[in-house]
Amino acid sequence: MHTPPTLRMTKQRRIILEELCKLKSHPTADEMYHILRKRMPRISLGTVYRNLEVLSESGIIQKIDVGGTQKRFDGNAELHYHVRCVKCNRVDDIDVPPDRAIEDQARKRTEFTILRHHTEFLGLCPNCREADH
Amino acid sequence: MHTPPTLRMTKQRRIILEELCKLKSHPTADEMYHILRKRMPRISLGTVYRNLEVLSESGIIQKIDVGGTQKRFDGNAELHYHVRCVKCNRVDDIDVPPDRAIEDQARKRTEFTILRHHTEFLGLCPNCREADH
DNA sequence: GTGTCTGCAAACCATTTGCATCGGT
DNA sequence: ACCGATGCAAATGGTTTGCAGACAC
Repeated sequence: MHTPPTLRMTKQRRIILEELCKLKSHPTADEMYHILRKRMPRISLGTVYRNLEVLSESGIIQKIDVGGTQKRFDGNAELHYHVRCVKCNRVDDIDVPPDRAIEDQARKRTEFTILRHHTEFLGLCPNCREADH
Repeated sequence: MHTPPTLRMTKQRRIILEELCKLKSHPTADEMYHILRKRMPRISLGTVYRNLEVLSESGIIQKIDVGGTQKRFDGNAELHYHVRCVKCNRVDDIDVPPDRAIEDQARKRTEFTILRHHTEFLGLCPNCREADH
């Protein structure tokens, strides 16, 4: 049997959470790292990765595990959808009401045990639409 | 002004397309590479990546650019949804009718120019549900 | 013949990990 | 004091790229 390890509220963990929740954007781990270094110059990138992982596993934040090469993080753990710019990879929230019922539809059509779903819209952000071709 | 380069139907490109369309699964580039080497022992991983990229850009196949560390490819370029196992990353098609109308909803709620969307269900595949914990 | 494509190997880059030390509880 | 967390640096692993020769058109 396994008791999950107790989470300690270290200074790093607290500040990572604080700074992420302050943002409306959906930063990558590296973007978080640069923001955090302003307050904690000695924080390491490894610590940022480890904490974003742990915090998202405990459901306190959300790992946006959709398209793009870098994962992004969201201080809002509620189910909601995102738009991503296919050019610059900017990710915004989009106020389309999430369809919980679609998970029941899915359960009828697969042998998998469905846990959750996410939807990502793809498009061009205003900036990239301007700076066009 | 730019003329896009003419696509040449090389032996490698043809066979990559052939083998991918044969499959019902959604292989990673590396899985494709191993399959292809049975027919073309000298094909390189770089060629596989380059062709899967080019073919998906021309809309002949689909790059499944959702969660997970490795990208996957789908010989079926039509819009359809997928389920992914959170444990083993197996990806199956799921027969939930795609909701085209949701893109219009999205257009009303964002400044982005919406091009497309995708939805991924997450869950446990039958194998991983058995072999539990 | 021209310009794209290939195989190969090295480069890249996001993320993970080993380890000695630090610090929360 | 115990054991999880940190900083640092090295390792990993998927993907991309530079280049010289090969091949489709």
